[in-house]
Amino acid sequence: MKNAEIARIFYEMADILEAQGVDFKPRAYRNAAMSIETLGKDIEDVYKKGKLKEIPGVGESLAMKISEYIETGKIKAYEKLKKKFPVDMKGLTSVEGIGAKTALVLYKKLAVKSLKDLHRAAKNKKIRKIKGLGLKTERNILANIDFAKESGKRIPIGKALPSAINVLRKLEESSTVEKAEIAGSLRRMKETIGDVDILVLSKKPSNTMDFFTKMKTVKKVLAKGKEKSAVILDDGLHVDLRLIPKDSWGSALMYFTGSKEHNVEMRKLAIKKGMKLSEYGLFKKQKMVAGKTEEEVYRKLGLQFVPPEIRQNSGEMEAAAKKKLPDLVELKDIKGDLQMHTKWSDGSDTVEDMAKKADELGYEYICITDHGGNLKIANSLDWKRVKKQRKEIDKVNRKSKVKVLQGLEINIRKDGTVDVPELLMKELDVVVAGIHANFKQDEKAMTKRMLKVLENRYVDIIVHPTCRMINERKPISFDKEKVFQKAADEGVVLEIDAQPSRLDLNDANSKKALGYGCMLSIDTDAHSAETLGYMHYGVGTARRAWATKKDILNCLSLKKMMKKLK
DNA sequence: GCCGTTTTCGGCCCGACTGTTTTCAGTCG
Repeated sequence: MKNAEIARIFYEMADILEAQGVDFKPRAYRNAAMSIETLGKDIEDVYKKGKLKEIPGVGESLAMKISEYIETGKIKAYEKLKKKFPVDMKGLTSVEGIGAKTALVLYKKLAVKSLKDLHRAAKNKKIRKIKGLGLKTERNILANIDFAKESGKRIPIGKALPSAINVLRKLEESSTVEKAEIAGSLRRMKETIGDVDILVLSKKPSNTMDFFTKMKTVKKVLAKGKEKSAVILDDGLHVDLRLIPKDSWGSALMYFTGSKEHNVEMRKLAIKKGMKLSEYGLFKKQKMVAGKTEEEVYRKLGLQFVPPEIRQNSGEMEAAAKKKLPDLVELKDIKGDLQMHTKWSDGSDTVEDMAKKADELGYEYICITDHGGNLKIANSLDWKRVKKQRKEIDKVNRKSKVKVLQGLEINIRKDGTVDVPELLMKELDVVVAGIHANFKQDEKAMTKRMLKVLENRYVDIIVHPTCRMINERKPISFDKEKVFQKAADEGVVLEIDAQPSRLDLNDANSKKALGYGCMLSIDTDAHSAETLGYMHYGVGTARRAWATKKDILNCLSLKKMMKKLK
């Protein structure tokens, strides 16, 4: 797919145009780049159908440029810009404090083209001599260049959320705090987080700031002010605390929750309706008309309340205006968990432990899916041990309120066959299959492999379908269209693995799968009773994908769920 | 360069902060 390449070129053209002081075009290029990035369709197909101009933000001129790229592999206007300013814009502007304009000044005056050049220029004390820049800028550059290399690493939500909640609880216990809430991408349940934003309403601002910066878990105080403080915790998490005036609580929460793109659309809508929206409130001719709560702001703009998870400017504004937002799945809708491991294979607790915890969570059923087959993963069960385990499960079922089902997590071989005989699969309540080796097959082979396993009449659920590990392993590549369509046709359920290191399918792929009519299940893949509690991460991902409870297999009662399975 | 419940022209999100100025441009979120 050429989507990413074309988007990158447009982003870069935007930077160069902006550096030259061109008005408005940069925004147009960026808008188009973002649409293309998140298109969900192969841009070459769109081109072939002659529908480039239907992409939001793409008009006459950009459609020509896209066509040119697809036909010839390059864009003349881009080559021309690049020749004039052969600068690594993306690299240079990744340094905090350097934008397109500064990058261009540095190129013109000091021939800085790359981060390396920039580092050298700063070390040689050249920056301070440039008009418009100065000593502080030079020092900033030196300080931020190293930081730029180290940062950019976003923290997985599984680490950020518990830590942030811990801070939130402490704040709530403090006598000076009336209200505290997590905002930012964490509230939107994004899979990785840059830093955490916490908003507070305080009776005694200076005491609250003292309390915050002196918490035991604070490693370093980055800034301490009247309205905003920033710290780094022992675990490396960067947390910002902001004091919010009572009357602006809702508009501030909305502003700091983002996403940025959602906020921009909200402000545009406000203007269209003769108002103005900022973090301080919604105003009509200087007069505040809303701001205390988010609900109020959305209502005054004629919108349904938009849940944080889908504030991504990917259709939620239009749906909210038509009052047609989906009723997103909630944690309380979950009636069971269909993937987990016990001591029988590589888990750390017993069947009974899992059932007990599931009862605490209010579930109706769980399915034990220890590893099966002959692959050498983690103490896989053979037929004999499956039968022994069944006896133990029966025993637990005699006294457990939660119905315990027996399944196996089996392996999808290189050719799409599975490594467990049909007669054994037939005896199980649920069969879940996943890829555990040969991740690097090319797209064609991998697609074939997936299509083949989807035809297997005993396979109910494909677990962690893309096998990605956040920040660690890239997803396997297969043709999403073909595979999702096939899964829908065959009635095979695709999983959102709720392990915060996986979240697989991710939000975008889940949304795509739903578009093809697939059913999803949200399972924890727990290897201990405790981690059955990871369900909310999966639910967050499903919500980001606009999933309702009708889309989720394990929101069904036991009876209906079993009927849905192959 | 795009776009339209301000529709083929004239707009295009908002406010804070920083470092450089001497009233503001650039950058960021």
